[in-house]
Amino acid sequence: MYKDTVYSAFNLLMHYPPPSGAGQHPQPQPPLHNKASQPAHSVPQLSPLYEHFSSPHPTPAPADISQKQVHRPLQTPDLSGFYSLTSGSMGQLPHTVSWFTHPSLMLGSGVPGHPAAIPHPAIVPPSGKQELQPYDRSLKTQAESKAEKEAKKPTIKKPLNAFMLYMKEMRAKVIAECTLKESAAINQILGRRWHALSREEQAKYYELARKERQLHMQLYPGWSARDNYGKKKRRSREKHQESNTDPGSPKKCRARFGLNQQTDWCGPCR
DNA sequence: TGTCCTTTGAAGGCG
DNA sequence: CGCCTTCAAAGGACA
Repeated sequence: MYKDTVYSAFNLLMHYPPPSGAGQHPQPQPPLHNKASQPAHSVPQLSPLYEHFSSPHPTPAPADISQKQVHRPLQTPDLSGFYSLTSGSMGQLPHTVSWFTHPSLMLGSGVPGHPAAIPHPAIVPPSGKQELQPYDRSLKTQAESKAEKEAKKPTIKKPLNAFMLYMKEMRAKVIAECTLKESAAINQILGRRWHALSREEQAKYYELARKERQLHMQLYPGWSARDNYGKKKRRSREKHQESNTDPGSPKKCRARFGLNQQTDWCGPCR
């Protein structure tokens, strides 16, 4: 609710123009599951880091260039160019999915030049809840909030992968169609639908996810997925492993049958 | 109140 | 290199 409002505000504030032709003419998508063949995107006026990403000559996968960067302040000086550029890819997707609909893509310190700094939704308190907003905090004393800040170190969430982006977009549709609310059941449906998508359709989400990872790396150069390990309390190892042997999961079943994890649908689990 | 379920993909660690 | 584990989202179910 609040997030949607903020994202809409961002859309209005950023009023990013699509890069020339990007919205109207989706770029040809690379063959899926082949990072090396992903197209190098021409991204002028970006930070050196992103220029490295987009260099047409070396084409490392994002993971290859995730060398630990020197920590920089969270507030990236000026990413407006980046946003206006990368948002161009959004022309390939319904605008319900945009950089601004995903928390980890929000600016850390608010819109540059905007008086009301909006916190980066990728940064959440350890509770995982993001709902406590500035006007709520104003009810507390400064000393209290200061102590709270120090006690609770914020968590930077992982960037969403392609399937997560797809889920985020399609969840509401599935809920409406199937009148389901339970996420586990919805996710099963979404998993099947994901596999039913064409390569071209999936490629849009892979490309979005790739850009999201790049932006995440630029916003949080020193961040590692490992940072969030152990922050969720999980079931005992034994039980977890037991569930991993469950042949009912398409992913696990594909692994068992030696099928391509991303392209081959596991027949027995259909 | 906190964890589990359920999905796919990314990333890190280990042998 | 391949395998395993964890975590991203989501919200109902359950302890």
